[in-house]
Amino acid sequence: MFSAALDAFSTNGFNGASMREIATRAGTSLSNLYNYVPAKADLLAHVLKRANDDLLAALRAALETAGDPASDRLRAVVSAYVLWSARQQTAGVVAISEFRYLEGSLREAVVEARDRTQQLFTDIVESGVASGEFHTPYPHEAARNIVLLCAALANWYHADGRRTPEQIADEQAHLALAMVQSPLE
Amino acid sequence: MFSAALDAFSTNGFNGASMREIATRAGTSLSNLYNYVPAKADLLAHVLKRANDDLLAALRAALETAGDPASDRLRAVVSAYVLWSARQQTAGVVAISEFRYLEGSLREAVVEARDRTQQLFTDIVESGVASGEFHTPYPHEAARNIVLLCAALANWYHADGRRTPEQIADEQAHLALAMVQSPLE
Amino acid sequence: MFSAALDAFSTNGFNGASMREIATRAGTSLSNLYNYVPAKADLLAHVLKRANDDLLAALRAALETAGDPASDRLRAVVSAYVLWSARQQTAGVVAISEFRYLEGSLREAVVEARDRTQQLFTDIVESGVASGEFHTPYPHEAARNIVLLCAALANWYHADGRRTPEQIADEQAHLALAMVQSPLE
Amino acid sequence: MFSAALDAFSTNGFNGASMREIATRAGTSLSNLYNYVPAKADLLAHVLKRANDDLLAALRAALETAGDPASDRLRAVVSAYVLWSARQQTAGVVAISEFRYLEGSLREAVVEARDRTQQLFTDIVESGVASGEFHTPYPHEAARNIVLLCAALANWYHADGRRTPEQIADEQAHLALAMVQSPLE
DNA sequence: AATGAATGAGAGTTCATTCAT
DNA sequence: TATGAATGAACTCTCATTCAT
Repeated sequence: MFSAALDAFSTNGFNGASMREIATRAGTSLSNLYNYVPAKADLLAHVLKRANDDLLAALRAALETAGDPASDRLRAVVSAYVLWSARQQTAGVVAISEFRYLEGSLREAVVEARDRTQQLFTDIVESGVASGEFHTPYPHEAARNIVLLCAALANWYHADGRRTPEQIADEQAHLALAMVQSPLE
Repeated sequence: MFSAALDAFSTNGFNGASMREIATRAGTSLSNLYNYVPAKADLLAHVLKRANDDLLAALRAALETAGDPASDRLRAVVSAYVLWSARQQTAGVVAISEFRYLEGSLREAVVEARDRTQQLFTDIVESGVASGEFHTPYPHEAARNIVLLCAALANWYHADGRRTPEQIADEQAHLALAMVQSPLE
Repeated sequence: MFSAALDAFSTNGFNGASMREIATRAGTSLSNLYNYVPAKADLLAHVLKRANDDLLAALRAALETAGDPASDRLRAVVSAYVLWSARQQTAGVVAISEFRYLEGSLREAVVEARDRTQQLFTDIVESGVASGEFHTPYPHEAARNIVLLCAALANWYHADGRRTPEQIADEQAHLALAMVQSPLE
Repeated sequence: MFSAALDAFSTNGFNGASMREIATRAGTSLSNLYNYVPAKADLLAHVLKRANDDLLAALRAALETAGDPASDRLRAVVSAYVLWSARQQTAGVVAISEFRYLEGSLREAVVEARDRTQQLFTDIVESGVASGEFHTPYPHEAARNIVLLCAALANWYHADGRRTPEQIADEQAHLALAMVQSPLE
């Protein structure tokens, strides 16, 4: 049911998707949808919250197995984010494009999850600068750029492209390290 | 009338904006809108086409006064794009988010304009690599990333922020040069 | 609901009748109408299909109790058609005037029903000619004329006229027999 | 301009044809239409009046060259009407189907013209009965039937059919004479 | 947990008509 | 005579949501 909503939102956008369409995709009746969710906006909120939590979990898991150096950690989270964007592409697309239609308290919960994700990258970049690994004069901006690029991948990635998600992850990790001015062999 | 549509689309999205709202913003009646535009989709197409053309013109103008080195040219187009995104923020937002709702032949015209913009960046990065100025092993991917970051600025820039558009332009130019692995003093 | 549509179509024509009007006549709301019928065109199709099927059933029933001679059978179907046109006048009017607004596959179903009705008359007239009862040199044309006249009755009949439907049926049967050149006492 | 209206009405019906469409067909602008005609209804009235007058003139002309016997006169007017229906088919179609949308004083003028046409046929049939040429017991009904059949021709005639209008005229004249029970060789 | 019927608001679009020029 | 801009009402149809069962 939530995945039906996710698909519908990713295809037609929040305003372009109808509750009827979502119900049909979910294989149930329109009215039954309202036994699970009080309103359309809650569907979006749930979907976005879940996507962000899932992403955050993936990033944290990647960090746990990463080495100490900031470059290792940055490589790990970038890779993890890229792979997540490729595998959860519809969720990624919706997270990017439909967040703006969230309102009220539902919005705040999602904002918080996003902020935590952003903070995770910022921390890594700043610690790298502090330790002398990275030499960028703009750690905060670089971190934001890196997150934006990882997220944007959901918009342009095609599963049938000629590069695997793993290759793309390597490329993006390299480009991220370049952006923070980490020495590259 | 087109600026009314632009505002409406940027505020509520293509599907969230109504022709009635656009007409009101434009200071005319709903039915009179249809004396100028055959359908809502054409409003979007016109607005997107104009934004892309305007951006492309700004980029080309910046290139004309730039020096020969690829780093100078990259700095010039990144700066120009960032400034455009800050100044034409609503157009930038709509260009990013609502492009997906374009269909048919209207879509193709906009796709072409976007491709030309992208090509402009790709050409610079590749020439920089060829001349030995840039050392990135991923010129194509770096160019895409740079364009994405310039465009994304429209989504997060706040006019009342503590940094001026010019400062942001300098930062982003620096980060772009770092990403293509250009020597930075 | 279908009878509401029938009334509306007969009064104002297909294009002149509005879905709102039909909903009001049916005692429900405009939007609820669309829970039963996907589009206005389907209302017309349903109404026409039903009218034609009903008519065809009446004609066949009349044939079953008719004697063997072609003149008896022709008299029977003309009578039955005339009575049907008088009693189902609104259906008759709509069947004549609004058929032209049917499109696509819905149209074909109705065309088929009409063809069957026509064929029924043609068969009788041709068999009468073959058996020597009728002497018209134009059986096919005569049969079409007869059907047209029976149908047209819905357009001019007035319930408060001075002749009963049964009298009119007798007259029209007589005139039909005259047209096919059957001996009249 | 009136012929543009005629075409539009015959194709889409009175309610289905728009003033814009009529203007376009006439090769002028929508607003200029209103320099010639005060309202859409007047377009219909004019077109119908003209068609009926034209038909009536054709029938009277046919009568002038016809012989004295009622059968000759009936043959003449039926032929003339059939030929008119075939040649002025669109006018004939509109005269049949769209008359119902006429209202008010415009309607009366057209009703009068139609009545005169009907009367012309009734007079002939009744005189034939009086003179002993026709033996129908239902002269009035026969006359109405004949007029209906002549008019209906506009609905089913196809110019590319295998019979010429003249042949059809002969057939219909024969069938009309049969209906009024005139001796046929 | 599930359904079909119902609703009022609103969507995009077209209508016949008018007005200023 | 001719135009393009303008208008308010109406169009078909869809919306998110509710209710009775």
